[in-house]
Amino acid sequence: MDSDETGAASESRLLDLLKGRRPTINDVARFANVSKKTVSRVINKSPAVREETRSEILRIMHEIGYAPDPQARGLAFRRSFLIGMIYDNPNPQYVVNMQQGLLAGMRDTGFELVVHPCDRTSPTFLADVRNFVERQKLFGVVLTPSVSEDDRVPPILDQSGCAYIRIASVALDLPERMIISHDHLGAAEAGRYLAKLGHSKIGFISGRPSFRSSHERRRGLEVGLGESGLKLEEKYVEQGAYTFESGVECGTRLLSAADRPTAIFAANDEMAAGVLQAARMTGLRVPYDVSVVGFDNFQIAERVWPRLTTIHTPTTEIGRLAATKLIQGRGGQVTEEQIGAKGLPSLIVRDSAAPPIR
Amino acid sequence: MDSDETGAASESRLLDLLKGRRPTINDVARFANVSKKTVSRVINKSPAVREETRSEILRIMHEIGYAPDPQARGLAFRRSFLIGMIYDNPNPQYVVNMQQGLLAGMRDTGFELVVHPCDRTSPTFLADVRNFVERQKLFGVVLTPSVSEDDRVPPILDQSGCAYIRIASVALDLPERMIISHDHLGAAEAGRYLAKLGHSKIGFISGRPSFRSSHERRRGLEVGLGESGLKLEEKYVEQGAYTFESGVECGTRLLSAADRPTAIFAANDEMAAGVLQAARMTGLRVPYDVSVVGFDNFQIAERVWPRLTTIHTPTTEIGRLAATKLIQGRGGQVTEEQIGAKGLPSLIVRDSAAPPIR
DNA sequence: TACAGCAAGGTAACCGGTGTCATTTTGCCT
DNA sequence: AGGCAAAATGACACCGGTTACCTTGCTGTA
Repeated sequence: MDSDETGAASESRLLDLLKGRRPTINDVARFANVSKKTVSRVINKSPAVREETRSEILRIMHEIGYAPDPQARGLAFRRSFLIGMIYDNPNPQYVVNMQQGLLAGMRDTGFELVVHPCDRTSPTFLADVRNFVERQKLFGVVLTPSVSEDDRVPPILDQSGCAYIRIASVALDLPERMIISHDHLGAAEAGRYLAKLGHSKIGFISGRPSFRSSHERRRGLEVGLGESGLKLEEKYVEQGAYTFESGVECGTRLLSAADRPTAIFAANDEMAAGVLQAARMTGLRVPYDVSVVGFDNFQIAERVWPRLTTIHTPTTEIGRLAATKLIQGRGGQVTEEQIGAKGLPSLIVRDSAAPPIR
Repeated sequence: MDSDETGAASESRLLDLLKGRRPTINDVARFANVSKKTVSRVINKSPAVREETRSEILRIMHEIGYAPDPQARGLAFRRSFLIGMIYDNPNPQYVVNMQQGLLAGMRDTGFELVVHPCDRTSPTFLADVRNFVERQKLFGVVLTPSVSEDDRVPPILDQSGCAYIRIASVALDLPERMIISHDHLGAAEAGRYLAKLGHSKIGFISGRPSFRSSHERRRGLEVGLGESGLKLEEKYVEQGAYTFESGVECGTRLLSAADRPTAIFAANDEMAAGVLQAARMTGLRVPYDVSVVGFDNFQIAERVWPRLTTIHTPTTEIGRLAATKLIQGRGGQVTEEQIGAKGLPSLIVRDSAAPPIR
């Protein structure tokens, strides 16, 4: 923001008085001939400051390149200006996309992002989370699946006075504390698309059951197929784990069965890539012998062969919204309407799905 | 560490006195009948405390679940307990692996990781970095390629009293401020391997020239080939950009030339995956018609077909070392010897390279 | 004219630690 | 027992902000 001190010599008399020290609120107060409290009022945008005084103080702040110290401020506020991202999703692409979104939403707000991966199955999980938020007096945290789906976490955060946003595929909490990714809508699109292509024997590989999205994506598929009078048959359903390896295994089972499906919807791209692998090992050509559709539209979808037809999930956009919502608090304006279509999953057609061979 | 307050009722009389407040150094001092300064000495492991006093204070700290407030401590220290990761590497896998390594090295040290992606080509880049480290009074930062290779950054950090570790493929700074990934050694392995397989017409796709590793990986390849009396011919060299797309383009050019190479070494896995794509489009089978070797051994290497033979880079391990080194400061013991083989690149043989057809 | 009421700003204590330097204890020697 | 240096501890100011509460000066009103 204010980084004009890049100029060669200090052209400011005030700046000289500092003798190289970083300016504090006291310096500003001294130069402006007001008390530090008044400067504090300006920093905190209190209306109880005359416009004239305010602008003079702002001018001085700018001239000497003052910025309040978040530590001191936090100490007095009993709250830091840090936002934590707590996650247990092992997918690097998800993590990075989400971080990127959060950072975008935090830009120029003075907040910083502290990352905190964790293991939800660890016996110390809850204590870990508590320690993290309490010790750092975090302003807020963003919870992503599957941590976000753990109902033991919010009470701990409330107790610590730490705000939070849960990102999940369905509503699990008050609207102001949720960002919903509506995964089932995306999965329904996939089902609709496969039905439209003419498939009726459709396989499904689910994700880890501990992730709510696993069930949502299945439910969505069923809805999409249902619209064409199709049903998801249990014999075509395999339990995966959102990993490439599980995709290979489940794909192999589905494709080597006597009555194999003509299309497979995998609950994420990783597993869809695994199905591609399985098809190759089974001697089946995608999409001629079998169609494959993934979910997420992560980079891998474009890097495999054939390129995956998949459902795009706006992870980064969701992250941006989460950060905004968290920082604005309940005074904030982020509504479902504002999110709009940008926050919804959508079908991306590439090369891995085609009509079935008759 | 100390999270025994999970017990139902507070079994501690001291704890009751707190009435639910988080304990401060004053509480500890009061309960222990010492001054807060003595408690502070215990926190900071000062030797000037009688063993008896120390253990009594520690006991009380433990009983009431005391942990010093990093903000207050930081304010007094004029330094936060935050470590920044400054990076401009667009590869999610690299970012996540590095973060994971850094976090592993920071576990139980009381430090937290603040992530800070940036754009080195932005005109505000240096000001951004300065603001970040000064405002947060960062304890230290870890610089990864290619930010780590920018010599304008360290002076800014020094000026701000911020420690740093540069992670790069070659030495660019004092040993205590560097972790070297020795990329050329990995590339040499690749060259050696291809030579051993019998290839002599070897193509190379380089990375972004702004990344030092691009040149190191080329140099290494030349060394590896040189050991068998082979030379890297200029007509087989293509300038890539470390992206999948550039891999496709460069791969296509190399493979559609009249006198095409029988093997291609791409400077990272992304580009190698692109070459696989290019081979398919050119009608060439890998590894029968052309061998491909990548670099990094990121997840994608196992997800493409055929699975990539590549050079493993110990990104996470390097991150762990960087964090350790940063926190221990010059008093630390992290030496080249300790890093040992774990910190060195190594060849991973999979399915994308084979002897050339005669 | 007196005074309530409000706007604008100031004072002092405090947030939870650490630095500096003085003071008390301790152990040891004579 | 007395003396003394070294070890252990404490008092107090300070880090850079904020909160709670008070003062000042002005306006409007009875």
